[in-house]
Amino acid sequence: MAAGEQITEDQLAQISGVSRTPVREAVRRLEDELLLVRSDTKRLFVADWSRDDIEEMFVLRQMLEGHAAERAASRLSREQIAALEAVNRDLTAAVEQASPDVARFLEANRAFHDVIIDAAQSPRLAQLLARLVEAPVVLRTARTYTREDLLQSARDHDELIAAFTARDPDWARAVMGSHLRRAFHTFARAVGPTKERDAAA
Amino acid sequence: MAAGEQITEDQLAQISGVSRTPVREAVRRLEDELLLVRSDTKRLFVADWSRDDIEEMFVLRQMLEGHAAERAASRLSREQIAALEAVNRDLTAAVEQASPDVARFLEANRAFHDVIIDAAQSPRLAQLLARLVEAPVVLRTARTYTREDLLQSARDHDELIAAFTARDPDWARAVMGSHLRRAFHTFARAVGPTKERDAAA
DNA sequence: CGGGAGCAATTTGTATACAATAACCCGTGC
DNA sequence: GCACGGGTTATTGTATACAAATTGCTCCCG
Repeated sequence: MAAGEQITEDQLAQISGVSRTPVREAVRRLEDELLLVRSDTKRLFVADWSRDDIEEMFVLRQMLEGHAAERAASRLSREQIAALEAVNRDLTAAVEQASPDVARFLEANRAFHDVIIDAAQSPRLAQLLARLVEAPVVLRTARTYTREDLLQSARDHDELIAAFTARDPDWARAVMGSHLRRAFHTFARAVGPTKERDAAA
Repeated sequence: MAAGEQITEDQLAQISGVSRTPVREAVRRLEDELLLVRSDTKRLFVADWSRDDIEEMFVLRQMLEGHAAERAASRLSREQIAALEAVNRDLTAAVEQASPDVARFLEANRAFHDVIIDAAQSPRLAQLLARLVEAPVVLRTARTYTREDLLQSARDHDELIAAFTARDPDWARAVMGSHLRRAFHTFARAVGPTKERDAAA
């Protein structure tokens, strides 16, 4: 639905075919994720994310996920590193095809990052990142990826695995940082110059 | 209530004198803050924070609030800096008395940090920090402060103001970092050695 | 023609009742 | 004596009804 549009709990309830009670809980989550915002007096609107909003999200994610990579470097088990390798093989296969399978890429990508966050062994960090990495935003970002962007992601993951294998926290953090920062610039390039607000629906 | 104890929504509703509907929303927030946790199958328990849990909270807070201070350094208005000075004068007064007024210290301290977070102009950052800085934990931490600890906090704030006045982001971040890291060690000293779990009620 | 008071309609907040699911107790068979 | 079901109780999840609050419209008055 359109950014900035007002929406009522009742409408969402009818759309989803459930009563307002569970809708209210879902709305609370979407408010936490800043996908819905409440007007001055409790009325509900769909959020309008500017380019700057998305950059800020990437900056925070870089900070937190970099920290996760740093912690994971000294905590990942051999099995977890093997899992990362397996997942990234799948991700690479999804991308190396003539026409990349973006859905499969996204699923593998999420799995990859989940292993790292899990290995960081910090429930609070995991929780903050869950709030930050919103599916709709990631999805829109991924749509703007070219095949070369996707391949570069796969290579970043390979280097992350190398950093983990070497048990080098600084290396891991640095790779994660450039990985995410590049993702932001890929997105920014697609969205266009800084001044314009993002009007995607 | 005791850590680890089971609690039901019904009990909380009776205690607060409202129905389960608003209680459920409040419980959701407390779950977000990890003050309540759900068992494997949705049953509700009051969380049991270990010393490591609290350290992790401080580490994350240091990272995020350091970032906030860095951004604030180049964004704070003259009025906001003046507000920080006023708030810290009040904080200092509350602490310099023979018997420090801890409640007043806490309120001034919160106001001080709120100005900085507000000046950072990042709604997402503000939201993450709100989830992180839990009143009960801060309260328990503050109880362990000696008069000298409180005075050191006031001096930290003074140095932060100096960093802001100089418009030096790196300085601001560094001061904020040591400010929060010291707070953690003050807490850790009071709680005791690392190995023990925190059993406060 | 403009401004404001008051009423109607919309929207969110809360209470209550009921449905679904999980834990617990107890007896039975081996 | 112990594992396994069956049924009862406890607890969470959802629907519905109603209360409170906010908006916006309308109509009256200057």
